[in-house]
Amino acid sequence: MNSAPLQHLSGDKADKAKVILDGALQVFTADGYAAASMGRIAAAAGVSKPTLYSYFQDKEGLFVALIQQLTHNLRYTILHLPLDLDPQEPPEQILRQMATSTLNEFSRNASLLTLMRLVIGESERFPDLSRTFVREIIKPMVERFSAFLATHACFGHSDPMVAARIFSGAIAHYLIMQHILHGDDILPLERDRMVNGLIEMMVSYP
Amino acid sequence: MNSAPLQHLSGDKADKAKVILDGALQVFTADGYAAASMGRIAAAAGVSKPTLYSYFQDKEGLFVALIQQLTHNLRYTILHLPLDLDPQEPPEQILRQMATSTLNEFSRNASLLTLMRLVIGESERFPDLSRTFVREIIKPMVERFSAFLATHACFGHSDPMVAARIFSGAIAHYLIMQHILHGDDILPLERDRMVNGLIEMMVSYP
DNA sequence: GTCTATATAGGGATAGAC
DNA sequence: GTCTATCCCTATATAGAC
Repeated sequence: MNSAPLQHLSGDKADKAKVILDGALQVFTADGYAAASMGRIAAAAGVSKPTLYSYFQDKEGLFVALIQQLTHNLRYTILHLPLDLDPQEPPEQILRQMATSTLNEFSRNASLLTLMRLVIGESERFPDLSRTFVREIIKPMVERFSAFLATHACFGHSDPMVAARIFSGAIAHYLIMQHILHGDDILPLERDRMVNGLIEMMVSYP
Repeated sequence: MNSAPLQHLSGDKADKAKVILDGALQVFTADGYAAASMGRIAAAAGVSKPTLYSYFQDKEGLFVALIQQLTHNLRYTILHLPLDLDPQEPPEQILRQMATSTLNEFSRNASLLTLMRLVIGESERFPDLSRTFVREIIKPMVERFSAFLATHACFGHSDPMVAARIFSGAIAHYLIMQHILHGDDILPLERDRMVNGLIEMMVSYP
């Protein structure tokens, strides 16, 4: 449970913890939790196994620390994503940019999709990690969409919270189908076509 | 690769294969692929390990056979689901029943959510299984929705295929958030409230 | 045909050297 | 503080008995 090194430490220690987490990311990403071995993580990080255990209590502690770090980073990325939007644009255009930015970021940064896959795949073994994911990532993202939809009358949803969940659900489902489940060839769908249809549906009275 | 017993066999053989698959379902469901052990599967099925290996080539073969069977069953369930709909109802009501039936079936039958979790979680190790899932489950489901939306002008979507993906994406995302990621307490949302918002959004000109 | 018993390998975790 | 070497356990897969 208690996997120490998130406070400030002397530079070398923090660096080595980061090196270990980078190795852990590679191996857990490729193999999943159970099939990953501490030996391969050590090799990927360029340290020995006892060093792993001096920084993290055990395999579970290392995995939890990694997922929490990825969740934290993703939260930061998501919440700071649409800062470059132009508030002068019509709301419909801003929503389009939100969808496009989100899809671009997830497609560009593979580790975000990796996190989704790991969290879903390990949701029975690590239910608290999945709850953290919902609380830190999904909830703020949906609430941001909901607030935006609620403050712009042109969307005219009687229930902006539900509209926001449909909006983010469509984006997440698209990413899972095309990129995680390798459905690109079986169920092809261009990103822009998807976004066009989504915006059209969000605007109630065109 | 070649894990034989899907053809017709003498009754006992087919029965024992089914018993083994039932045990495999329990263990793979609880532990995931890598952490599951053939010993526990044998125990859950009430047979010995060599019997497992006489019916399935190895652990991979058993897992692939299990997922393919679950996929097949789920396809059957999904495609025969809305047979009890009343074609006299207005299209909006039929769509509501489609959403409600799908949500009910997935909530009632836990093995369907289990399949989604396993397929997503093992999508890197077994990419072909995830493609099969998309081809056999997602594609026909989306195409059914799309055909329904296209043939009822009241929905008025310029791109029914995209509308169908948003529709099924919203449902899938709801199930993943509430049931797989245990987000019920963090992001509560009643089923009927979700369905109401979804139908409202699918109908273009209310 | 099915089970007991086992060969063989690999992983988690640690004791002790440097 | 980090590594080498090792302990102990569990897992996959199979040989041989019944």
